[in-house]
Amino acid sequence: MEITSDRKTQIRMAAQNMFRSKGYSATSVRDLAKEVGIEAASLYNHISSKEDILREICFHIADAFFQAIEKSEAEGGSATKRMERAIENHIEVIVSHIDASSVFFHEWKHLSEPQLSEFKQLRRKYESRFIQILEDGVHEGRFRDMDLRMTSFTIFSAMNATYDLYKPSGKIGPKAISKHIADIIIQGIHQHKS
Amino acid sequence: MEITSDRKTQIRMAAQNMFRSKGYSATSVRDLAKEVGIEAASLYNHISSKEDILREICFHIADAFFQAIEKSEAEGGSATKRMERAIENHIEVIVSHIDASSVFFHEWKHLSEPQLSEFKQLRRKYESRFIQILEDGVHEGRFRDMDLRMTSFTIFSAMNATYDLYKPSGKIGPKAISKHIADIIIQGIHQHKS
DNA sequence: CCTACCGATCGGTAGG
DNA sequence: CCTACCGATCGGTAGG
Repeated sequence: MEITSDRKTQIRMAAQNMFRSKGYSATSVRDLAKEVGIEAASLYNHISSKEDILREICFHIADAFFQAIEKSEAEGGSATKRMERAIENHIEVIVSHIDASSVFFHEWKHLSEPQLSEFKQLRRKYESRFIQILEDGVHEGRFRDMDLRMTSFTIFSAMNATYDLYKPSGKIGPKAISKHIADIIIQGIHQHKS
Repeated sequence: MEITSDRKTQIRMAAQNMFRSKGYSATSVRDLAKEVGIEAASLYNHISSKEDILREICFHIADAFFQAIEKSEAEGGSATKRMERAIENHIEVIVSHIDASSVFFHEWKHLSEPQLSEFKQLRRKYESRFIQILEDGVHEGRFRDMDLRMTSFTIFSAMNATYDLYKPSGKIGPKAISKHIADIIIQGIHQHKS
């Protein structure tokens, strides 16, 4: 019945939670060790450095986002349909890794090179997938012809705040959140029939 | 005292910039002093603590947001018109205090009590002003009848990412940003004529 | 996984 | 605004 007694996993879970609530810099390895129930020095049998944990968290979530967009596009369909799925799957990733995604969004800047550049590059690549769908939508005459970089930015902003809106114990489920946000965004970017 | 208040401003500007780029916890008072060009101990002739600076930054921006919403509502008009102005003025605050507003959004959690609670309360009050406009819009039959807390959340998310999109040296001006975001949001929440 | 410990740095104070 | 300095804590290592 143990969710996981694997120490490494346990450390990562604690780190995700503390990095989110206190921030990476304000979380000491001693805080972390205490939460796990061992001495600080013992952490180093499982990790090589504090930043190592941050790196794992950030790149693991990056992976999940890429899998999500692959899945969104795999089924094909109109740009509208693909954008709806992209939003839904993106939010699904956030909701199912609620602490880790918050760390992904706010603590990545504490990565050092070369991981920092690699991280930024992955993010740009991911954003370009959304911009591509927007372009398709404009060409199909479904979406308004706007500054697509700004539009994708607006979409990401709305989606990424989910980690702040969703409470695992709350009444609002992940599907309700993604549907609500997708609703506003899709209607917001759609071409009017006139 | 001229020198003192000059220095104080200089310290605050440096703090806004460094708290934004490195985060509050990762910025030491020695980093700050170096940037200002004095010794760390000398900072304490102008500030009473590191957190003191953070407190000033956060509450100063809170003030600016309240002035913005007052101004938005003062002219009256339809809910649509007032929401457009609220979005525009909110983004205007972010753009004209670009570093400080980023600190406001991400570093407030390092405030200690009772300032922490006071800060959260101010934020809730500010959000309720937006929700009120949304309610008016629904009653006027202009806005769709949705979960307004979630809708206001989506609006804030889209607006607050401006600090990441706007570069003082870039080609995109503040007006272009606020117009773009307001555009998508207003169309996104509007009631369809059917 | 522990005890014992490292040098570096932290926010801040005393006294001039 | 400085020099000199405080105790506390930092990330991490040695050795068992």
